[in-house]
This record gives sequence, structure tokens and C-alpha cells, in this order.
Amino acid sequence: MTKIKNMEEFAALSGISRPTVSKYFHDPDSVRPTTRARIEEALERFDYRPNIYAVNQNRKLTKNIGIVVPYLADPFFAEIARYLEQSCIAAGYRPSLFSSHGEQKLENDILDGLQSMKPAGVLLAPLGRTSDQSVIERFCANVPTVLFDSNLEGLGAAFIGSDNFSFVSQTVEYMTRTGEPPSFFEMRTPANPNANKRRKAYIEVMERLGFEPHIIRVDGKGWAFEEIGHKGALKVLAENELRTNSVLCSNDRLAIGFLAACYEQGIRVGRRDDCALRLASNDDHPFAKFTCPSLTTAAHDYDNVAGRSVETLFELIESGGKFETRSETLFPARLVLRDSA
Amino acid sequence: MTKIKNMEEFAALSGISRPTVSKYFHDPDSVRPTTRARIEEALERFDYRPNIYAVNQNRKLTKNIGIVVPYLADPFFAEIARYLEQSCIAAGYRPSLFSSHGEQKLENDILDGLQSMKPAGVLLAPLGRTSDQSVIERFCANVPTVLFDSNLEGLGAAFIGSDNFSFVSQTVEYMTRTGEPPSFFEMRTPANPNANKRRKAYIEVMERLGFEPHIIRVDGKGWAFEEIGHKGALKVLAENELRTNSVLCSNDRLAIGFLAACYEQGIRVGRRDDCALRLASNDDHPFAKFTCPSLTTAAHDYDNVAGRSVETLFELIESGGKFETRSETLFPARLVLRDSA
DNA sequence: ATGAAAACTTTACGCGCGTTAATTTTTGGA
DNA sequence: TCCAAAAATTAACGCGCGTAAAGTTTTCAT
Repeated sequence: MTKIKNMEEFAALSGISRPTVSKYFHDPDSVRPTTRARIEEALERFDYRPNIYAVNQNRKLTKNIGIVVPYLADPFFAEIARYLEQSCIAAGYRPSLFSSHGEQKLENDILDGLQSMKPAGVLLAPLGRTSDQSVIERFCANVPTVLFDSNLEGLGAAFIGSDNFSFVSQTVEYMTRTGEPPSFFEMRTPANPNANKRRKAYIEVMERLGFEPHIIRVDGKGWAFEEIGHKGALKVLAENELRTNSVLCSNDRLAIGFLAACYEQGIRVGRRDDCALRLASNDDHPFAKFTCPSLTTAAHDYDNVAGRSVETLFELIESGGKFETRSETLFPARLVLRDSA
Repeated sequence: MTKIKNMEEFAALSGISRPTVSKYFHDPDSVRPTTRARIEEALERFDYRPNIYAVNQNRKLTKNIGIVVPYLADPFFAEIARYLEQSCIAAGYRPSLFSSHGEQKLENDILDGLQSMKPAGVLLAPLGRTSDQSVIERFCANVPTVLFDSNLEGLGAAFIGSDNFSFVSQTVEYMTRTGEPPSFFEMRTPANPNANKRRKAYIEVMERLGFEPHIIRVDGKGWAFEEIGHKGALKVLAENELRTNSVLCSNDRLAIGFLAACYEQGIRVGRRDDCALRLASNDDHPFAKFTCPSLTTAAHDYDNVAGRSVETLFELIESGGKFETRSETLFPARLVLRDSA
């Protein structure tokens, strides 16, 4: 089979002029059906495709879309990224996936590199508290960006995420209705802004129900939540810090660590009579089904969050990169009852 | 601050000619220290960077490196990818991360798209059995590729992975030495070629030790290993298929499912006297530390596998994309004793 | 068949940078 | 101080494609 060097050559072989071929690659429907057929016929025979670098150089806007998540080793983000990737491909874009790996410098570097890719748009789940606001602000000023998962006030053209209040209110209400009111278990200085909203929601719901909020904060930095939850839980259990037999974890990965600690200490967790503790959590992490016991948790509406995020980005791109007003869309949680509470 | 449009403009502002500036960006050491200083000074003031598309168009070889893993939602691959990414960046390359998400079509599409990126090299962890060999072969013929994790006979310029025999021999020997010989628990048709090598190693080691191998194969397709392990274990436990109180799982994710099933059935797993079953596994998955009980497993030499992979790719790139002979490098496992066996 | 609109062809320039060749300037050792 | 080597400058072309302008052919309703 002949090796095609460039569009000129391919155009000659297909018997169509280069500008028309160029037009075809832009939008196959923009040429006459007969010429389209001839081009596609040649395409089958010769396996040519336009040089992406030459194409992108000459377009003001590329078909690239950046997807940035804070921590890809967390299967939650891996799943979301998967969905976003597929949606972008389906819409004819070329997604590029990046993980900040929990580090501000990396997040900055990624955004920096992303700018020189002239992307049509970016889906950004920022680190949160540890993000460099000024860097993100500058980035969003230059690149059409939709924030998801973690909201940074006023940054990006829109935000799509989960309604943290809905998460916590459902778990707290369920636990109090079927047992004792829970203590709230979290990291002392959570990186993710969702954590702060969950704490506030916990306090509000508890007070509304007439209970005294009881928050347990454990030490630890970074994104090794299981480890932090594990260590923290061992301490909590040793010092008997629980006021009731009921615990609500800020997120599932902390809960996984907590459950491991309980298991080691021989403390049975669950809602059955022979259990000493009930534990619920938030997120519905992909592994939550396989913890011991399986984890009762408030599930993100993955599909809607991811789906709406790409939809919003596409709208943003079609609107020329700017919205009149910044919108925030929150999807409620769905309570998933399993064995731990 | 002035917006710089192109290298011409930047060169003028820095008082250096464009070809010299171009040379600088290729290799800062290739210009005289004084001119380098002048360029870098201007660089501070004006924040210019070369247009990557124009650069890549005019270089035969880009500075791009593709990293392809079969399933990014598996934290094992996420961690490896993280390491590979960082190493590439440190060496001055631009890594792009892709996940095949367990699907052949996607793997093919990724390789397809990768080709038009003219990457300097690619680090590929193929799907394995479900890979389209011919597609990968064609790809490797065009792009300098180092395979890792899953070996495909003869494909790629080199392979770096783990020594599956070392994994299984250590776990089997440990279990027999401290208790009963294990049954081997695996998927009926594993996608990953490592699984087959592990089975063979199990048989060989068992026979050498004078025990009869006993393999339990469970149904299930795809990459939802926890689910498959869970269902399979429930069946195995219900039908009492175990011959001894000892099980070796082909990999940790299956083991996670197995442990969940045991927990549900009230079967205590561990090496203590009050336990009914001992369970060991392979991989040292990032979550293996937090299972209930924590998982005794043979750990990949993550650092060496990842480190050697990038090293090998860099050598390959410097050798012009071809090695005289294809090499296979296997790193032995390290037995990690935890509570499950 | 006719004529205007639609689609295509030809021609040519531009994008930003790599790269080469010929020329000029700078450097550093004798 | 001088001179050869090293480095920088100037000038110019090429990469593969987007795109615009002007001219030609095809299409389709009348």
C-alpha cells in the first residue's frame, strides 16, 4: 500500500482538490455526497489522516479537551474520568487526561501545559483547599473551563457537583431513625471543600433533629485517606471517644480505614444486634460494596455529574467560551443501604 | 505585560536572533552562557513559550511519550502510571496517559490516535489475551514501544514485568510451610497473561513440594475482579469446594472479593487459631493493607518495574527506536506478611 | 433548455518554527 | 596582538494544512 505523505498527495489520489478534502475533514457533511463518497473510498484504500500538528497550528481552537482530576489513584476519579473521556470522544473531541496527584505544583504545571495545547475546553476537578487560586483564576480567564466535584467560589464558567447537604442529611436521618445519632468522623484539615460542606451539613441536621453534634477530627495530610482513617480510628477506639454506637465518615476512603481498624480490634460493625458499632459514609466508592462489612453510604449521582459536566462544557464551547452568568449545579445523593449501618 | 506572538517577536525582544533562540529551546546548553542568560532573562520578563504544534510539526520526532494501561480504575495501574508520568516529565518528555478500560476497541483506538501523535516512544501495558495482536504488532513496527506488566510474545522492543513464578512460589511455600497447601483461586478465562503464568507456577511448585494441585476456576468476564471474586467465592464456600483451609488467589482484587464473601458468611480468615481459612494473594494492591483481615500477598517491585520501563524506553529512543534483540526483564516479588495468611 | 445557486478547482498566502548555508562577530589561547 | 575556532546573524526555504479569492463546473428548479 502506498504511503501518503500529505493532504496534497491524498487529494491527488482521490481525484479531489485539496481545499475540498480539507473541507471534508472539517465536516464531512459540508461536501456533496458524491465527492464525500469518493474521498471516503480513497480513505479506505490509502489510510491517510491529517497531520494533527499542522491542523492544530492553523486552527485558532483545537478539538482538544483537557480533563484534570486531583487524584487518579482514587477509583472514584478514575471512573468519572472514564465517563468524561468517552463522552468527549463520542462528541468528536480528543480528551487528554491528567492527574494532579494531590500536589499543588503538579496542578499548576498541568494547567500550564494545558494552556499551550490551546484546548477547546477543560474539565477541571481542582485539588480544592490546596489549589493555587490565582493560578486557576488566570487559567480560567484564558481557557473555557468547567469545574466539577470541588467548587472554587467564582472560578470557572460553571460548576457541577454533588449536593453535600443531601448526602449528609440522608445518612444522618437514616442513622438516627434506625438507631443512635452518629458522630462525624473526618480529617482535621481536609483538602477537599466538600468535606467542609459535609461537616456544616452534619451540624445543621443534628441540631435540627435535636441532637448535639459530635465531631471527631483526626490528624493527617495528603490523599492517603485509608491510612489516615485507619490510624485515626485506632486512636478513637483506644481512647473511647465515641458518644454513641454510631459513626458517619466524611468519605468512604476514611471509612475503609475505619473498618480495617474495627476489624483489627475485634469490633463488629453493622446494624445487627451482635454488632457494637454502625458506620456509614459518603461517596459510594467503587470498593464500598466489598468492604467488610459492605458499606452503607450516600452515592454520588456519577452519571449525572459527569454527564452534565460535559454537556455544560460543550455548551460553553459553542457559546464561544463565555457564559453570561456562572451556574452551579448540584445533584442529590442516593442512599445505598448495605451492611455497615 | 506584552503578549508575545511568536519566536520572531520574542527573539527581537531578547536581542537574540531567532535561529539561536530556537537552538536554545532545543538545548539550553548549546548556546553561549552569556546569550543563554539574555534569553532566560527575557523569558522571565515576557513569559513566552514555543507553539508546541509548530514545533512538533517540524520535528521528525516529538518529545511526546504515550503511556497506555489496560484499566486505570485499578489503583495498581494508577500508581504505576503516576510513576511513569513523573519519570517522563523529569526527563524532559511530555507524557500522555491513556486507559483501554478493558476494551479491545479502545486499545486499538488509542494506539491509532497515538500514531498520529508521532511519539518519541510508548510505554504499553496491553490488555493481554483480549488485545488485538495484529494491531499491536503493526503499532510496534511504527513506534518505539516498551511493553510492561503483560507480556505479548515477541511484541515491542522489550518487556519489563514481574516474575510470576517468584510470586507464586513464595506464597505457596510460605503457606505450606506454616500450614496446609493452598488451593489456587482464579478466573476461568483470565484476560491477563500473568494469570496463566501464575497458574502454571502454582502447579509446578505444588508438585515439587509433593502436593496435588487444586485449581478453582470461577466464571466471569471483564475487569470487575472484586465482583467476580465475590460471586465465585460464595459459590465455592457454599459447595464446599476447598480441600484444605488454605487459598491462594491469582490476584489481590479477586482476593478482596473473596474476603468480602467470607465476611458475609461469617468465616474468619487469618492465620490465628480461631480462623477457619487462610487466604493469600498476589500483587500487593494499594488497598491490600486495608482489607479485613489485611491481605498477605506477594508484592510487585513497583519501583523497579516502572523505573526500568522508562529507562529502557529512553535507551530505545536514544538507539533510534530499535534494539538488536528483544529483552525481557522480570523482577521478583517480595512476600508481604499480613493477617490473612 | 436555462439561469442562478451551489459546489468545486486553481492559485496563493499565512501559520510558527526547524533548519541550512553563507556571512559576520566573538572568543580564547599562543 | 593575532588568528583560527566557535558562536551568532542574516536570509531563505520547507513542513502540512487552513483559508481566502477568483474562476469553472455541476446541480436543480423553472
